[in-house]
Amino acid sequence: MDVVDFKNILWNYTRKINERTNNLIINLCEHHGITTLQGRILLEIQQHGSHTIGSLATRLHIAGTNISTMCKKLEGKGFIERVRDVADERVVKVALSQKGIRVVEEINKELIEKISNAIEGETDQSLKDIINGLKKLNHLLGKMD
Amino acid sequence: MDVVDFKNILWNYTRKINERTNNLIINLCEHHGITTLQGRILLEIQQHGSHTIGSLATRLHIAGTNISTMCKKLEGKGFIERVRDVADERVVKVALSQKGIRVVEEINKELIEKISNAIEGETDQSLKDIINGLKKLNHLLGKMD
DNA sequence: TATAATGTATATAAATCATATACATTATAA
DNA sequence: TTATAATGTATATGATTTATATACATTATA
Repeated sequence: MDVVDFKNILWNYTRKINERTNNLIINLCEHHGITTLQGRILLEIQQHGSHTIGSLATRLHIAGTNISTMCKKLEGKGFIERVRDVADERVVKVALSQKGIRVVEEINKELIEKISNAIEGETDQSLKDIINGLKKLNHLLGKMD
Repeated sequence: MDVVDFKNILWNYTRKINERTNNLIINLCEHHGITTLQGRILLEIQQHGSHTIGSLATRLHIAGTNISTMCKKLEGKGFIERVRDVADERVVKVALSQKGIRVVEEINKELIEKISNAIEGETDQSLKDIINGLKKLNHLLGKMD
């Protein structure tokens, strides 16, 4: 396959997919009065169980200084709870509050419902094709750094 | 396939791919002293041949008012030329300057080179799998709006 | 114990994006 | 033809995200 063709096809699809996933996330989040960054942080805390400011920063590829500010804000909004680690008082542990747990659950539920509706009628092979393609693309991109 | 599993795998891969493509673009652009938005505008003008402020805004899903400001800036930097349409004086046509053409060509060349190196050793089928997966995913996302 | 490293906080600035408003030009309706 | 609406762009302003510099307390190391 011609490299230029491959590049163009790749460029166009990733652009469109980017737009659509971003819109999806924006809608889900603003539906609950939070921004996408705030949503990403809440989802990451839920997935990982608990986090520190630093581990969140590493995971999300965002400067710890900004995560610190955002978590203060999320605490102010009542979505998370911040607690100093007793073993190492430099560390701040963050966890979802009841309100935070509820929001993440609802966002997840809505996302699953949307995906459920979308894959209605799709074959199992089709879904595997998608995952397989993404896996290979991710691997390819890993070689470009 | 289980919907929740599919959602999680999808979420993780698209997140990683997003990060990696973004980093790729950021590097290519800042290597030429422009931001990603500026790069997107220049690449879009080149691909489309020519554009107006409005058509650029529609294509990039960015408010025309912001494209207007960015194009003024890109004109100031010498990357594009802005000309009032004689047939309809409300319209501003934008085109790449010689400097703009050069930058886009270099960015494209670097991108193609990176992709060339990355797909070295990959089978043709593997590339087709990637495109096929992206195509199906894009179609799926289209059903979620 | 002095110094370095670590983790977080605060302040500030740039980039992107959204919104409100204004204005000239063009299209439409009466 | 004239009044009104629609269109395309410009300007200003604010919010969000991201980057950077600095500071400070705590912990680790020489």
